[in-house]
Amino acid sequence: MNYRENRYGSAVMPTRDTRSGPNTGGETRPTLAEVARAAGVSEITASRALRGGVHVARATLERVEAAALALNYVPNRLAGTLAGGQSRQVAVVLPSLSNSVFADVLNGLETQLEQASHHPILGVSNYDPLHEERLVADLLSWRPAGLVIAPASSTEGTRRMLAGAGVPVVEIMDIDPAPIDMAVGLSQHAAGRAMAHYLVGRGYRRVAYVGHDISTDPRALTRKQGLERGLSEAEVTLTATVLLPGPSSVPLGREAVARLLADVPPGGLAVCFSNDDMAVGAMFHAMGVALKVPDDLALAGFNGLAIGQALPLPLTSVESRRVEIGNLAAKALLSRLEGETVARVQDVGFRLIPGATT
Amino acid sequence: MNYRENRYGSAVMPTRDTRSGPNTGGETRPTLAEVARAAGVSEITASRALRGGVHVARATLERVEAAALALNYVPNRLAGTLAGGQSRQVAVVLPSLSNSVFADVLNGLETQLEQASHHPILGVSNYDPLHEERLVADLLSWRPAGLVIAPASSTEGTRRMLAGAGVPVVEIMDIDPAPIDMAVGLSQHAAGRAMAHYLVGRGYRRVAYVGHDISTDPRALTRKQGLERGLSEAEVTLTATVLLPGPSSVPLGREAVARLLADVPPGGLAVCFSNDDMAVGAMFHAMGVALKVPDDLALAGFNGLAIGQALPLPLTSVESRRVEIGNLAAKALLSRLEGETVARVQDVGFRLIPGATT
DNA sequence: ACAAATAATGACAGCGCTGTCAAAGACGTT
DNA sequence: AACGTCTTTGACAGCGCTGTCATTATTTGT
Repeated sequence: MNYRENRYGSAVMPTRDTRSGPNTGGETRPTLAEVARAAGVSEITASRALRGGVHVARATLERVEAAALALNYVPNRLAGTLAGGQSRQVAVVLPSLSNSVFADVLNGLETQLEQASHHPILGVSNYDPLHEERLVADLLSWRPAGLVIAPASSTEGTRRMLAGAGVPVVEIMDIDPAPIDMAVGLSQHAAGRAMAHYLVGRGYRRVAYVGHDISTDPRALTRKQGLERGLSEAEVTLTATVLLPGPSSVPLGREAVARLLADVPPGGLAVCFSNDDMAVGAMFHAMGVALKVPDDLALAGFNGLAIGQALPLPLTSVESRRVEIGNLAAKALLSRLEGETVARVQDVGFRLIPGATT
Repeated sequence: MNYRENRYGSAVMPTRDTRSGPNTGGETRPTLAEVARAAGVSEITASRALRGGVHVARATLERVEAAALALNYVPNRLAGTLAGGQSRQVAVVLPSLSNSVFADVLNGLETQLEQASHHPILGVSNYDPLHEERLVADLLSWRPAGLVIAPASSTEGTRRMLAGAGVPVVEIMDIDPAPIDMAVGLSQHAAGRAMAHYLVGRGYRRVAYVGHDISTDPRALTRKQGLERGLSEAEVTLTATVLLPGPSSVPLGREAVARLLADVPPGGLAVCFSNDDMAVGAMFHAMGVALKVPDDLALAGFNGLAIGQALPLPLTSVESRRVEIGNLAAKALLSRLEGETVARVQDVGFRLIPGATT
């Protein structure tokens, strides 16, 4: 069933058009000079007054503020930054937004940045290294105060740009590779390995891996390697691997596990997923075909998403502190801008969540 | 179980510190003037060459490009914009990022903007009107080429700023209120009403509403009003309403429905949720207490999220075209910047998904 | 071959703001 | 009363780039 405005009616005409809407007009915004004139002071005094009022007499300050208010003055930060101020914009490059993981990170970043009146300029690379490179170049041309990036297997060119950016750079999510400048995250390898140890400890000897297209997601790949490493330490090897193209999602997990089970018999099988949403999809599939979890099929996710924990059977997973990564990355950046000393690598750690699905 | 880097080891020392990292150095970036000098042309010719090369001889163009490459030149768009160019930054104000709905919208926005080499500067209001007002002022001070906002019951001040911004403004998600400039979205009221009609058509006469804190979310409120309106047209009134503080989420829905059922007996009861994730939580609760859906308890969500459709029983919901809203909003903005005529209100419509939960 | 058009280049000023340095006034001290 | 100190204000230049207009080289038409 499809509905449009005109079927279900409302107070608004759907398709009027506008060329000279209210916001196409050419009225020019007031400048600092006009505020200064209105307040009867010099431009620079007005500037100082509006920036916290250091070295400005109380009376003057009030006069300038009143003038600014009356004229509806909005400072032009382009000019301000160009003239010598700190930028107060932070470039943020993420590989994806369809995974709630990065929405969480962005959320954490934005929250902290905003407290310092900074704002993220966003770029999404879709896990494409060349795209990422172009993005970094583009964003850097705005001369941001710093840059935060969750790298998508970056090119040499990207790394060179970041190293020469002249501003603080925070690489987030994984702390295994040596950072260009700073890194905030967790050891993805260790997380994968921890899961392996846990599963082995629970007695599983048949373990399969199911993931979205891992070739472009370096962190998912590292986790898988950690998993295999951990398994190999108990002389277990992966029984099977299923990789499906496209970003991780509930339906994808559902489909992937169906394919897996076409080849591999359940019964004491544990399946590790690249992300919790995939695992939830698998759980739904199991419900659909009346497979008992965990007896017939054990499931383990990654990221500790809310949805996994809200399942009737809480999902075994590894909690990654995504919002905290965003928070810490922003704080690290801001601290460096204040000239403070900041740890080069910050490990937020992770937590293995022993759910009821294993 | 908690793991840190040092427990599970890796190649990186956790806490080295850095003050004069690679990116604190004071090396100054090359300017256009230096590129011009290196290429043996005037500044303005270099400028033209690097911007598409109109009115520049082929040979000159190549020389300038080579020089720029050699010097690792990154243009300074602050200066460029200040000197008269279009900004190529678009302010984006969203009420939340913890709801995947806005991550989707942002995704759509970013995709389209990027195709035109534009970038979003992001602000998140957390549904706080005063916060939103400050954000709009802050973002406008970057002189963006335009602004996209999913309003959080905006203040008069916010509306004034938007109306006087001097750039295109797109209000997204709801098209019921009269737009300041342009609007892209759907009629939230009609969506709620459509759901009411559907439920009535399915024979339900006892309908409850379960939502997150709706007082700050104007669109959820409008949907609820639409629902009530639609029900009233069949002389049905809401049996009960449960509102829980905090953003919508799976666990919250689970808890909310538990509370509802403490007061209201199931059996032919249909529950409408403010969002699909809430409804999924309710579904999980029902599984936990062995309530049969839809016989004992019918569930209807909103937004048509992937998770709802991946449930063993697909969730009845209303599909909102979030990514498309983002896409269209960006396109509308960009078209206006090209001087084209754009529909003042664009209705992306919605689709009622008749699932198996009703 | 010469005027007229076109293509290619450059000089200049200025976008709106802030850092630096200098000056002027207010105040207290000996 | 002369001096130093602190507070408050301003003049000036310049951040790096682009729009405008002017100038010079190159082509075309007849």
